[in-house]
Amino acid sequence: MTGALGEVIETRSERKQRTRRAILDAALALTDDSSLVAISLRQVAKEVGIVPTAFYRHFDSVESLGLALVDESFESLRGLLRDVWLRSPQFQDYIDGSLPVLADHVRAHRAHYAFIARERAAGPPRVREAIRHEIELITRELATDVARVPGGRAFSTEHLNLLADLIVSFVVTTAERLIEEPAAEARILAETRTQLRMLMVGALNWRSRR
Amino acid sequence: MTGALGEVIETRSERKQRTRRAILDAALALTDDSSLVAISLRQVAKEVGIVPTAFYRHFDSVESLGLALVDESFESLRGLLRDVWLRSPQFQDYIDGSLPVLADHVRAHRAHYAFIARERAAGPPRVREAIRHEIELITRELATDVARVPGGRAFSTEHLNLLADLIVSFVVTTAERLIEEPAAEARILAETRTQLRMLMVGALNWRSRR
DNA sequence: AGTTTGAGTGAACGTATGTTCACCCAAAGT
DNA sequence: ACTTTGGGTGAACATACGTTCACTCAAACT
Repeated sequence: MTGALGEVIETRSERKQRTRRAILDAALALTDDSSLVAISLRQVAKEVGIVPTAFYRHFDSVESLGLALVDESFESLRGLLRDVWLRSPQFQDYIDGSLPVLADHVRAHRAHYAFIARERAAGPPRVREAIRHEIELITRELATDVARVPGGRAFSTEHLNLLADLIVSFVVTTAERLIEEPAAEARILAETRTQLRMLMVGALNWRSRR
Repeated sequence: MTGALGEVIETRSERKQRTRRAILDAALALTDDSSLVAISLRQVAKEVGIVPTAFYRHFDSVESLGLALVDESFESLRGLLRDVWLRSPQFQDYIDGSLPVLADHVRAHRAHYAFIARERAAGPPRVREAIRHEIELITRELATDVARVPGGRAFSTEHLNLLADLIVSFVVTTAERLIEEPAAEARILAETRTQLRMLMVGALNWRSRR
């Protein structure tokens, strides 16, 4: 909508939403080569172009800003899971189909993945815990997905969870690598594909061992 | 050595060494629930009990302090590798023998492992790079170790490196978990043992697939 | 005995931090 | 038309920051 002189008219909540978005983006930009625990409220405010006090209208601390970023980052990540599962009807193609999807997601949501990688290990305690919890949920989702796959029923529930955890933690590692060395994407993907196959060969031969 | 009144006599370099040690320990203590990028030179100095300026007699920045901590942390880690290999003459027992050794090391050098886990993801850029490099070296060592194991020759050099990388990154993940949840050590070790076996079953069945 | 060296001191600097408060003023509600 | 609401302002605070500089004084060297 525009006013009589052509200027953009915003409702109150639209403007608030826009500033909030700007704060989140500024925080993502500032943590890109640092960490939440190392940036200041004032840096964020300066980056956004607001006065420090205005920050409090949106978040009551840098930590709660961090929790909001965890939320939206894992929204991205759930999108990844959805896309992966959608593209891999066959277990055989699961790996080959999934890795490019992972790479696309990491490229498209670079800031979010980098944020999670950093804060997972070094963020404020409550942020770390939130991330740990979200990853746990995703691992559970993956376990039920794998159970539906042909041959997946050979696993006990316990072992299903362990397999899912193995995959998730390795994928987390891969995402971290893609972020650290974006230029080496092709090599990283090729190596990871081989490694996941090693892992899968283990999984598929698991039943005979029990 | 003691003086006439019983007080401890220290040479100049002994005293310097002691203060340096105190600085390193103070930094480890302060980063335990934070990160190098979030602590200040003054905090470290206060923790040690020296005036901020005295810090510069030992390190010229918090970053170079970090590099020194990377060095001594990986000295601990190499000790782990040595102990693991020493205790596992049989490939079969490799996992069962190694995990308790890992747990012992993580417990004994908790601060070092926690430091690496944090700074690997969120430390100052040069510290991150130093850690990445050290992990790469250790992966190479592991690859040559695995090659000497019966059956290890079935792998191409390339695949050996990938397998070693797979193991190392998973062990890094495990160490991080042991640090985050020391109370759950028994459970974590049991789960990891099963997971490493899954991984190993894959590795041992790998040749037949090529 | 006399001199040099070097870890630790203490004051001072300009700057940045989180948080408080009273204030402004346009959109939203009446 | 008038009042309320609420995002954003700007000054002020006490505290913390990295770094400088001239200094002390005991160990080490000559």
